[in-house]
Amino acid sequence: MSSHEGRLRRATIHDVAAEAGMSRGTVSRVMNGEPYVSDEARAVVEAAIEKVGYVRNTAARNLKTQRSHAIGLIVLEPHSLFLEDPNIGAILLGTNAVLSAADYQLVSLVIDSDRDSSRVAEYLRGGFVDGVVIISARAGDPIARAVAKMGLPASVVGHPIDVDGMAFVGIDNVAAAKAITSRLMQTGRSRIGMIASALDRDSGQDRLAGFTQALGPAFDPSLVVDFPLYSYDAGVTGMRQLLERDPAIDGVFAASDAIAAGALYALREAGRRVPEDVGVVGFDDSSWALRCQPLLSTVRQPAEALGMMAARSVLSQLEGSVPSPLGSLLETSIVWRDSA
Amino acid sequence: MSSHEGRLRRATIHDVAAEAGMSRGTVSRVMNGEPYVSDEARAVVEAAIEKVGYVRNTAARNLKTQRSHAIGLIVLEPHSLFLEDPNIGAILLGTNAVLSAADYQLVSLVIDSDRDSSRVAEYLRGGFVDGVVIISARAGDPIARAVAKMGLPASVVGHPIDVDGMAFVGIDNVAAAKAITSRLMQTGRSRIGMIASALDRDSGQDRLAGFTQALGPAFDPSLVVDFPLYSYDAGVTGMRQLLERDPAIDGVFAASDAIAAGALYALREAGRRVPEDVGVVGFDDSSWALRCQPLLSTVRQPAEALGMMAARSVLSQLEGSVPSPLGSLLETSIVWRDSA
DNA sequence: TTGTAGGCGTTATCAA
DNA sequence: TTGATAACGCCTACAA
Repeated sequence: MSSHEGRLRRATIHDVAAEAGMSRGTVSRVMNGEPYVSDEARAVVEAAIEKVGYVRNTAARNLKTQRSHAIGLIVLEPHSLFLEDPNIGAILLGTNAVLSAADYQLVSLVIDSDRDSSRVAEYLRGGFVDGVVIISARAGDPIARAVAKMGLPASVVGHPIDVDGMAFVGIDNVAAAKAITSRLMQTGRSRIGMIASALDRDSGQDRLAGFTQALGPAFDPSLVVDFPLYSYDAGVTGMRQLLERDPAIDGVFAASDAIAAGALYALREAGRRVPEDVGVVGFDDSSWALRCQPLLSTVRQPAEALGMMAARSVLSQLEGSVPSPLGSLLETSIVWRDSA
Repeated sequence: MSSHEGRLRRATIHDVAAEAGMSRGTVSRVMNGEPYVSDEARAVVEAAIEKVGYVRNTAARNLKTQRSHAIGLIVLEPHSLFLEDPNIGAILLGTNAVLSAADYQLVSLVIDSDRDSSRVAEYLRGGFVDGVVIISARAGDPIARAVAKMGLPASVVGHPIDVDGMAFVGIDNVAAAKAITSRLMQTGRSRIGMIASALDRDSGQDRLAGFTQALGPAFDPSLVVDFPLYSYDAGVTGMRQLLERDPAIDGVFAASDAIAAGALYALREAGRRVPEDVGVVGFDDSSWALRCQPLLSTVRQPAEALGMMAARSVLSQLEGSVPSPLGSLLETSIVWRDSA
């Protein structure tokens, strides 16, 4: 059985100074690696720090410097994102890698309700973070607006927000969708449909636009169905609907790999062979793509790179630079496998 | 001593007090919802707060109170976890839900390198969080040890850690594995194997132990293969090995759904029918289970509930209570579908 | 019920 | 190169 020991008092700069026989100012200078400290003094102070086990009190430092050395990663709608979105993990890793190298602490803030939303806003105002990376915000996102209003350095991963001057980094969904649809057309399909999704977000809208552009005159609105979420179920239902609308359909562009996987299921259920009878392509190159039978042809998103770019953007804004150009779009690539 | 600058400055309690014509003490009392404030004064102060747009400076408050009203969620090994583990998202949501209701801010801290590890430790010492929830730590986890050493209220999701007095909440892997193996036996199988995994973690060890116990005298060590990761690939390879060792195998317990999905693939590849020729069961009831063909029979983990319990534990430790019993194991259930 | 004032632990501005 | 000494913005005894 364990006895509960109270927390011991933390050593302060005071203690270090006393131990070293120096002033608090000198100790502070050593802690921050500032010049104008003699090698001798530095050594003595460092030994004292070690001896008393000193760690700087960040609250005090923050109060004085008005900085926190932490960057927030704001994730909205975790219910769909955290559990379904295959890219968020990679984005997070990329962001963390850059921040870590610059000695910044990444703190992820999840917004799962209105209550969360306002508390996060207060958290941000509280000076807990020096900047933020916002993932996958919608066009009218209130937290992005709040961030802009308080002048916090920020960068959005996903798409330009309708907030003045906010940096962003994303992919060109229109071009990517257009490219893979064209590739699908080249396999000789004549009736190509799309299972669209998340049309309330820019990514969803853009993928649909790219699809439409690629098809040109061959575009048939009756061959497009759409669902709110990028989910497997949407793929199953959507494919069934498409088959019903036109049994002769021979190509499908799914707005995400999860959707494509669902479509594959519905196709098998209907006795269609892939890719012989129907060609299917997805979007994301997530783990879904390799779990499918047949393996999915899809668009690869540079998710980790997106996270890294966003982090770099925030860091440079912290240095005082104004983002220019405001945003950048990273290259996607097509991964052609067996489903089309 | 008040100066009027043209530059924008954050409002302080001072400003509110001046605006309201009251003392800073009264303003503070209103901010913290303390008693002994007249309704009249409260109204005036609240109006003033609104008018000057005051938000409390958290760094100052933390410095004074030594509290942050934030709880850290420490996630280790994100490369395997964030991208593969199906439960982490749900745990996070559960934790956040409880904390949010108690007006605590959840901050997720990712540890992706040794550098991260030490920086997170410093972050924790900096008083940024009042407590932590640690996900999926291994037995000898250094961050858990560091947390214990600094006396921070903590709770581990997954398994008891070998650190004195650290609370935990998990599932009974032994009992769950035993239960689903027994269920599989009841379908009349005589040669049952297991694709084990992560034997360096308790969860992996326990699932194997449960399997062994269920089989009793029927247990055959040659029908157990194991792999380091709970991955799809492990399932494919493992199943192939099992088929080679004994072509007459007619039942398989996979240590995770991802593994089971891989096993399904290898089985199809070898021309075996599931569940007719071979019965397969998994573990987790993750999204994999519904992506398989046939749908997977598996063990459901109450992941969201785990997160909630852990959060409650930390919160009550914050109130001063000593966790007793130290840990608790939540009930799992069997979800029986088509794969066995 | 309200006001006053002394720190919390740092960093930064001066002098020395 | 080092040492004293103000703040930073808030909470909280204690006094009124």
